[in-house]
Amino acid sequence: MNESQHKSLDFIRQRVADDVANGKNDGRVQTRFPPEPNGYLHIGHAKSICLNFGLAEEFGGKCNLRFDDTNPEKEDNEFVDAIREDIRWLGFEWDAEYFASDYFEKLYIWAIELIQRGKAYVCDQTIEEVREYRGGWDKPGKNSPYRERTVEENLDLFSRMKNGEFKDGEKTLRAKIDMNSDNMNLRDPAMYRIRHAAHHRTGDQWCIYPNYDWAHGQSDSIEGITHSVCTLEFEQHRPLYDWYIGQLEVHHPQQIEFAKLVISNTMMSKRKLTELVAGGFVEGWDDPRMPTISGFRRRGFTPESIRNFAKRVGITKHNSTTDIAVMNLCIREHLNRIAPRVTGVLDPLKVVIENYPEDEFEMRMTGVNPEDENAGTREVPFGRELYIERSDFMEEAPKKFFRLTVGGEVRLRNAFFLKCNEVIKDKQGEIVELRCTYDPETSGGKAPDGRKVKGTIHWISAAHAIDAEVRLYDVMFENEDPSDVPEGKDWKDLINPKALVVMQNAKVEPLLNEAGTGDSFQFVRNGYFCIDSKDSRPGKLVLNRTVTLKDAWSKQQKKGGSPK
RNA sequence: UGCCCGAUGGUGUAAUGGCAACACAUCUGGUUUUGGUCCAGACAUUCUAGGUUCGAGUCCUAGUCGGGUAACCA
Repeated sequence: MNESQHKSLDFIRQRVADDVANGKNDGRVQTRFPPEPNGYLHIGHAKSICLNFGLAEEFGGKCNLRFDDTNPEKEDNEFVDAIREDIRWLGFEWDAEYFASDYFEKLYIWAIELIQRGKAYVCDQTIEEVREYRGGWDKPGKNSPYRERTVEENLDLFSRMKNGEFKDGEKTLRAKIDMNSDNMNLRDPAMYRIRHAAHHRTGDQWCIYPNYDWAHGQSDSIEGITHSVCTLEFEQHRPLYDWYIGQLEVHHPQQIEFAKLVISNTMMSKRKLTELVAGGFVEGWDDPRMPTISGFRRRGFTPESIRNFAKRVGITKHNSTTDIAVMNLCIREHLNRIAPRVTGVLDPLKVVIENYPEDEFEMRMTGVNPEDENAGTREVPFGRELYIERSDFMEEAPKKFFRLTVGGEVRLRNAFFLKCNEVIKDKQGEIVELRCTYDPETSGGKAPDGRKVKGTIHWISAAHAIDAEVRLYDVMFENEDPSDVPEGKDWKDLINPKALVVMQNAKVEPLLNEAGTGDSFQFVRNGYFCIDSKDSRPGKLVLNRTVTLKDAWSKQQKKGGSPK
């Protein structure tokens, strides 16, 4: 009221700020993150997590974790554990942990209350009949023939539903609202259905389970949630949310909807992700190609980068698609600051320096991270036989190729100028070795005679390098919108076959043997890589490429026609 | 076909009735022992038409376009 400084809040934060300022809920802010434990969390959930936990943090409030476990057939404890782990990894801790199933008893009692007040009834219609009676957008609905059962009959029937006297699908409990409502959700929605199925927490205790609408708002209310944030598709559920809570006359949280996250070249549908896992199209939920939090973690993304990403995409009410490049930007930005530089040669080509003595080595000094003065320096061995990147040599090079060519000279990073004299090929014509000479006068990286080289390439001593398997990851779908499937094709046909490329013969520095699971490095000029948390072990290293470096050269190559 | 929601550059967001701002992407140039990083520059009259107002991206009306929505899923 007295302050005129506006901090550019998104519409939800603005609303919460207003509520706090107006003393609504006594200025209290309580949010919740409510996943259904039927799969692993993905990057879209991360957006919601950052919002809900962020709101609590920023307004001095609290955020609960609540598992929305009202559908026993799909849910499992494996998912409960994975969800907890992912939220903590992202850097958030919930105030209290609940399950919708904690409230089954309370919900049951409330349902009886609604029956007693004539606001709910037991219905015997089949799914097909319900659909038919509901009508359509243009057609009014018709009342169910069971709508006017007496309170006594409803009470008796509902209690027998609970006691297991009926089979699945035989009866439902429905709210008695308005079969002519413009909002389909208000045409006598189901509150309970019969499912003789074991629930991951309540076992066989119940055979009737509350539907989402009947469970969610009441759970929010019980927990004293002030702001119940969800995605846009629940917008037309809000009147029902409000109706139930209004009938019960209990604490009334405010539901607010925002647009869910869509990222280009990325499949975000939980159902389809489940299909990828079940069908063996990926290794599992944490396959580094997956947009799951565990997939990103295994791929080498940091919690900071994901939180930063969530901040960048913002919170609005209109559907938009965020370019996958923004994700890459966020992780590069973070790793550039913290990742130690090492040499990794993905596709090695042997170089023999003919004027360097055999069996002799010298140590070369190299910086650990130019972006971090405190990172220090270390030494790497240099000798007669090296490996360089195969793509750093070309026999017939285009004019802007600043790397090694026959007769050409480049700088070996942190070492000497190198000139290629001869190319050795095998019978198939494949280049197997380069015979080169180095200039010992160029130790500082510059030539005393002032001659210049355009390029600097990375290298590793053949005698010291160790082998590693390196997995190169790319977008999982080549189409920007993988849900836009061409006629006659299945969405799984759109999976990018190059989303995973395995380099079996990479050469890396021995110090990687001492690295811990998940540790991140920059392979100079190649990108950011991490030690794979599942398959890597000392002596049998497996590294994942988290993201490439920005690469102006390959971009230019693609643009100006292919070199080869 | 009804109802609900939305619309600002190639993309994502900001501007709270008062000079359309930031970032990504793209393109130029500079620095550089990573074709990385960093630095500098280029890139829009806010879907359309009316209205209110001294003044509208913002408020009102109508239209256009886009999305959501008719599970005993969440």
